[in-house]
Amino acid sequence: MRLSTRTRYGIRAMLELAENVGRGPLQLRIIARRQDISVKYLDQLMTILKSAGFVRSIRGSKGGYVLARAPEQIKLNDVFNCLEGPVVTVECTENENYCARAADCVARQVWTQVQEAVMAVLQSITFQDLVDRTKNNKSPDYQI
Amino acid sequence: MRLSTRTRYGIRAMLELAENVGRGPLQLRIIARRQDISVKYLDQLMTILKSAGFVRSIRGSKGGYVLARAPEQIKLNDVFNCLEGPVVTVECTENENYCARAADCVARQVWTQVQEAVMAVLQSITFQDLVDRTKNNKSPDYQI
DNA sequence: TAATATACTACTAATATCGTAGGAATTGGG
DNA sequence: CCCAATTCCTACGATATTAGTAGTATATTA
Ligand code: FES
Ligand code: FES
Repeated sequence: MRLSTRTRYGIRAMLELAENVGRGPLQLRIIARRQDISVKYLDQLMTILKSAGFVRSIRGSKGGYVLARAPEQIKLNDVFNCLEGPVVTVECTENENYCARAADCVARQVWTQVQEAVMAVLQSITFQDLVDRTKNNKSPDYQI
Repeated sequence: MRLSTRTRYGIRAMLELAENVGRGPLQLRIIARRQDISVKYLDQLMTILKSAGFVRSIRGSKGGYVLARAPEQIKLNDVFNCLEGPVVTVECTENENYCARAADCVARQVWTQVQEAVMAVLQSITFQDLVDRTKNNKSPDYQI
């Protein structure tokens, strides 16, 4: 149950874009440098995020990436699902027919519980929330 | 974030032992047949569970495995940890020094939240709970 | 001693992860 | 028009992990 770098990098890249909203396109090169990720690898991740409709790209000079939707409309769960795949994949939670006695199986119930707990957290957080959290972290003056 | 068969099989094997408490040792062969797992593979899993102190083994004829502790004293979280490794491993949640700006990083905060959610579920369930659930599933007469 | 179990070690096929590499296509600016 | 910057696309490879298989040694009971 370890997260892939794909997911971790992808979400951090999305966060960079969320923080850059309103300032035009952000280049791979910049994101990669700020987040310490290989440009070429990030390149591939952005392709995934693009085809999933989370980001838009502007080609050519002065191009880059922007979020396709407002940061408050993108839940972490969506992006997670896109990069990491369905949360906690145990075949039988998705497909009743996978195991013979799925209806009674308590193990399956447990994995469903875990799955729902993870999804609840990720669904409750948007990228705007993360941007706000970052601001709070960076300006402790505003805290009591 | 997909569970390994190691974890899934291991927990199901532990559940078999929990259901067998008080009836002497249970053989690999039996567990493997009931849970549809390769005997030899299960063999290795039991070695892990044994060295972690969750089960005891009785060698030789009429031997087998028993739980090392009472089912109500073994939390799912313990066994999970032993088989799957630390819940949601993102290095920086464990090791502050892994990422440079770990203190401020909101991504890290998210993974910590997810981690805690999973652990909360797994820590709230013991093998005795699972045994009870199984009974309820198998005798719906007792339900209102 | 024979049958039944666990214990231990080694090997393997398949798959996924985490990149690296190179070049094609597109765009903006001089 | 040309150049630099940038995304787009495809292929490759090294490494690690997973999910077993296989064979043999050791212990126990009857
Ligand atoms: S239903 Fe799939 S493990 Fe029980
Ligand atoms: S601290 Fe590790 S990803 Fe931010």
